[in-house]
Parts: sequence; C-alpha cells; structure tokens
Amino acid sequence: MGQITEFPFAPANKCRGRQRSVEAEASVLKATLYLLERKSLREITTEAIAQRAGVSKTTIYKWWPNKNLVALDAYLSSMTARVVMPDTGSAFKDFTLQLRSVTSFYKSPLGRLFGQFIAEGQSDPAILSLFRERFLYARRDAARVMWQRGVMRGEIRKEIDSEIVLDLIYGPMIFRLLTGHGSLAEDDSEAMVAAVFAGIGLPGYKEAKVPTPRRRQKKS
Amino acid sequence: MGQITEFPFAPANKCRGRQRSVEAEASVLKATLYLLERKSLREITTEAIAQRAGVSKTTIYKWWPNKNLVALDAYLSSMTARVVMPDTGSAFKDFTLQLRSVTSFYKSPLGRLFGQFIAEGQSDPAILSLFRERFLYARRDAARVMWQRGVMRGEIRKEIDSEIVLDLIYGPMIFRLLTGHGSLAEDDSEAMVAAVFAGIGLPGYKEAKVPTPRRRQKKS
DNA sequence: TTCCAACTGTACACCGCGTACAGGTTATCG
DNA sequence: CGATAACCTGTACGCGGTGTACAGTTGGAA
Repeated sequence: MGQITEFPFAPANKCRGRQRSVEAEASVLKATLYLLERKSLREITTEAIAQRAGVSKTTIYKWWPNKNLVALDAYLSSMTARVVMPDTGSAFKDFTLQLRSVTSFYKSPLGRLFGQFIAEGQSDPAILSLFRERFLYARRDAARVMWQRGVMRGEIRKEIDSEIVLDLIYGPMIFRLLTGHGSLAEDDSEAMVAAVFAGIGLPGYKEAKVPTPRRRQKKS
Repeated sequence: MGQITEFPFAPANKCRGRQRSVEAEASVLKATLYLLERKSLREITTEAIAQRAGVSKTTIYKWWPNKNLVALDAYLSSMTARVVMPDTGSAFKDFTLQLRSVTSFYKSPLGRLFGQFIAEGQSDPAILSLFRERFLYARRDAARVMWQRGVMRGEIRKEIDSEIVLDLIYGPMIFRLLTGHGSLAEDDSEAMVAAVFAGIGLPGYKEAKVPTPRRRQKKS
C-alpha cells in the first residue's frame, strides 16, 4: 500500500470530494498479475485488465500513464522477498545460491517480466529508468551487502569495484535469459560464480593485472 | 547479396515471369538503415520504409514477413566486419580490444539495434531465434577463436567451458547496455576483462574451486 | 445539504499492421 | 508473336489497441 502515491504521475488528493477507491487499485494490480502470469506484457491490453479487474478503463488511465507502468507497479508489489538473499558465511556460497534463485525465478512466467520490462525500456526511457530506480537498484543494494561481507572476510579482492563484481556475477545469466543462447540450469549458476571467483586466467600466466578502477557514479 | 534467398520465408522464383527487382530489395534495405540510424525500431513504420525506398508497401510484405525482419536483414547486411576481431598474441589484449570495440559500437545509433532486436525477441520467439542464428552465433564463433588461441597458449584455463567464458566477458557489458545502470566507458571494458581473467577471489582464499562443467548443447 | 472528485460506460479519433484487389510491367515459353 | 506467369504499383480497407472526451452517477468531507 501507499505504493502509487509515491509515483510522480499520481495526482494529489485534495481531501475534498470522493476518496480514491482502494479496492479499485488493488483489483487492478491483482488482475494485472493474473494476466501477466498467463500472457506476455505485449499481449495484454489495458481493456483486458480493466475488464478482469471490474474497473473502468478510464479509471486505470486516471492513475497510471499506460499499461507498462501498471505492470511494473504490479510486479513490484508482488516481488517483495520472492528471491533469497542468503548469508551462509561464505561469499561464494551466497552468490551461488542467489544466482541460482534469481535464475530459477526469471525462468518462471512472472520472472519473465524482468526481460519484458527491459525490452519495453529499449523504446521507452521512462519505464527503463523507473525499472532501474524501483527494482534493479534495490536488488543490487542487497547484493552489494553480500559482496561487502565477502570483502571484509577476506574472500573477495577489495580493489575491484563492486559494480563490476555484481555485473560479472549477474550479467552473464541475464544475457542468457534475454537471448536464449545458453543454458539456465542450476549447475551453470554454480559454474559461473566459480569461474568469476577463480578467474579464467591460468595462475601461472600473469599478464592480466587488475587495474585499480576509478570510482564512478556513486549511488546514495 | 543472396542474403534474402536463404530466408525460410522467401518464395522461390520459378524462373517464369518477371524477375525480382534487385534495386527494390537494395533500396528497401538502404532506406531501412537510413531510418534506423535516426529512429528506434519501434518508431519506424513499414509505410515509412516503403515511402523512403520508393517502393510499394505490398512489395515489402511480399518478401519480408514484417518490419522487424526487414530491419534484421538490413542490420546483418551492414554489419559485415564492423567490429574488430583482434589477434595480438595475448588473449587478454584480444578480449579487451574486442569488448571495447563492441561496446563502442553498441553505443552508436545502429549499434543500439542490438538491444532492440533482443527487446522485440522477448515477445516474438521467431525474431529472437533468427537473431541468434544469423547474428549472435556468428559473433560467438569468432570470439571462440580468440578463446581457443588463449587456451593453446596457456593463458586461459582449459577446464572452463568456452560458453561460460564468452558470457562472462560479454554478458556484463550487454547487461549494462540494456538496462543503462552502469558505465559503458572504455576503461570499464579493460577493467572487466581484467577481473574476469584474474578472478574476484583473493588468491589466498581457496574455497572457490572451478568444477569441471558437464558439456552441454554443442553447436555445430 | 452542498460540492467536488472519483467512478462508470460509451463513443471515438488515431495509428500502425497486414491483406485485398485492380491494375500495369517484364520476363520466359510455345 | 502471343500467352502466361510472376513481379511491381496504388489505393482501400478491416482489425485491434491506444488514449481521450463526454455525460452521467456515486460517495465522502465540509
């Protein structure tokens, strides 16, 4: 609750006149989730959401600018703690479990939405930006905690930027997810994290030095 | 040339009647590229292509199933050797140069198409599949050669599956490209490849062992 | 009780897709 | 040379989804 009111596009209620219907909002989000579990974002129409929610299409357009943002809202409202953030005492195990969990979720119907938001974002900067702010960064902040623990325990090189570490761990699987060119099996999660930790270079071969990275785009 | 005839959806010419107009095809591809350099794939309409190409819309639909596949065709026809495949004698340098080159191309207007095809592919399996077959796999085959050289020279661990290696190197940057959450600067390419080679784990810390991966989905 | 804003339902303008149809054009075959 | 077949062109159109307009109804706060 209180989700929508944080949105920049939500009109303010001036406390006079009829109150906003809470059931209508909840019903819209619920109907949207129902449909998203069965069809892709592109296939779903605003009309279908309105109909299933038992709400007028006009009402939807009153509170959300378009279908995609209804979907993003529904996605966020349902995503609270659906993916594990483990704390096993080993960064390697933490990341492996996490990547496995994320990957298996992303294979699910609702998880596919992840890719669909990115897809819509390619032609709609607004939704991509909102997706980053309200979803991706939250995820990364949580994952950065796992990284931090690993650094403090002396398991992870502290000279490598955390942004790079996170992208190295999650990027490859997300790449596979989006293009479908590679396996998303559980073993692969482990193999990838293992490779990221150990490096692909042979220990003897020492040309590949890790340069100290310049700090960039610090998030608050 | 001869590009279109390889397509499964291209009708066969029975050698009777008027011949297919080569200028029309070339004109369509050229017009499409022109438009794609200025607008996103989603913004471009079939009519606009037809108009700019000086060709009837019907003709386009005769040879291509839809706009996206016209664009893919145009993209492929223009992409031959636009990105470097270096051979410096060092796998680390090769991959760094390559990633840098790829990234800078993907930042360009035409390069953005990469993400837009993946985006369309999220709701259209056919185009995603064609994108993999005709673009991605060709790229990866070429990159695998760099990997192979590295393995033979003793620079890269041979026990790590090449699919994983390639995804580790390219996945993170593509992830950044698609979501826009991270920097795409040249320094980052080098830092990423360096991290992939050296690993993020501290040398002393030895829990992260690389398991021998099961072979999967061998491509011909 | 008044008043305002949220709701409902229908209608509609707009746009892009893909097809249909009626013509005109250029090649090969007999 | 004429017939035939497949290409091309142009216009028109049905379809479906978007987002808005408008008229009317409902409910809560002053």
